[in-house]
Amino acid sequence: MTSREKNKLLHGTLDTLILRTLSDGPLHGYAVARWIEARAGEAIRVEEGSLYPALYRLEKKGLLASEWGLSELERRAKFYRLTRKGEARLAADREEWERFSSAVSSVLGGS
Amino acid sequence: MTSREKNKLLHGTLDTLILRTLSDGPLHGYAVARWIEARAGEAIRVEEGSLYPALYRLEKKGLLASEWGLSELERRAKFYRLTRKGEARLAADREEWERFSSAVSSVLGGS
DNA sequence: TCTTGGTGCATAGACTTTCTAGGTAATGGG
DNA sequence: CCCATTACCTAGAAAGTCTATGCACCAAGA
Repeated sequence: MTSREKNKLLHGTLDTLILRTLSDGPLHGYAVARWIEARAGEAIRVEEGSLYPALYRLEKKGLLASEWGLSELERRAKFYRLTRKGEARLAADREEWERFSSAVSSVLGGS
Repeated sequence: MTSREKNKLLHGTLDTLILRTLSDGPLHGYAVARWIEARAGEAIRVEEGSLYPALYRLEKKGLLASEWGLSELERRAKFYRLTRKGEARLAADREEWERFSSAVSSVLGGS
């Protein structure tokens, strides 16, 4: 009964959230998830099974570039940064989100 | 290259939009799609291949009930109405959308 | 010491939803 | 007579998320 997919609204949005997170500078994957959750405040859980495939996907598309390094705690971690293409995509995604979310809100509003 | 899925953001939202549309009173499926598109203004396309499966799904979950009748143009059409359960779901979905969309906006905002 | 929990990465498989691309049928206008 | 519109339906592909699991390391505490 309970849907297998907890956060179905996240569909298609996760990529954009990741791009935006990295627009402040490089971070490793795990930190990206923590950063998003901190700012989303309970409303969004970034599952690792969604996160890593998403990072891989974005890199494959040329929107991110990665490099191995060490985390703040001196552990092996893969750092991602936004490419030019990633920046452009983020800008486009932001506009699309704006258009879409206000469309949904205006449909839901009233009644 | 172009994603097969034009409106990936719609994921999980379509059901809610349908429920909301029917909260003003019964409509047949085709009209539901037109109503949503009219209010969304270009930002959302409701494809028939998404619409009808969604209606079927919602009815199977007991959120909608259907009945055959005649459209404004005197054609055979299936009219859907919200059940009690559907109303409750709509209320819950609205809150969830509110929480989610403001979370996303606050993550995207800044920088 | 042993165990627990946090950090950090990764992947397989299930599940859900959307889209494309067809199809049916009736009507009204050009 | 043809074609666009209305109105429904479905199969199959594509994409994304989740659960569950695994690995490895380290620190803290029982």
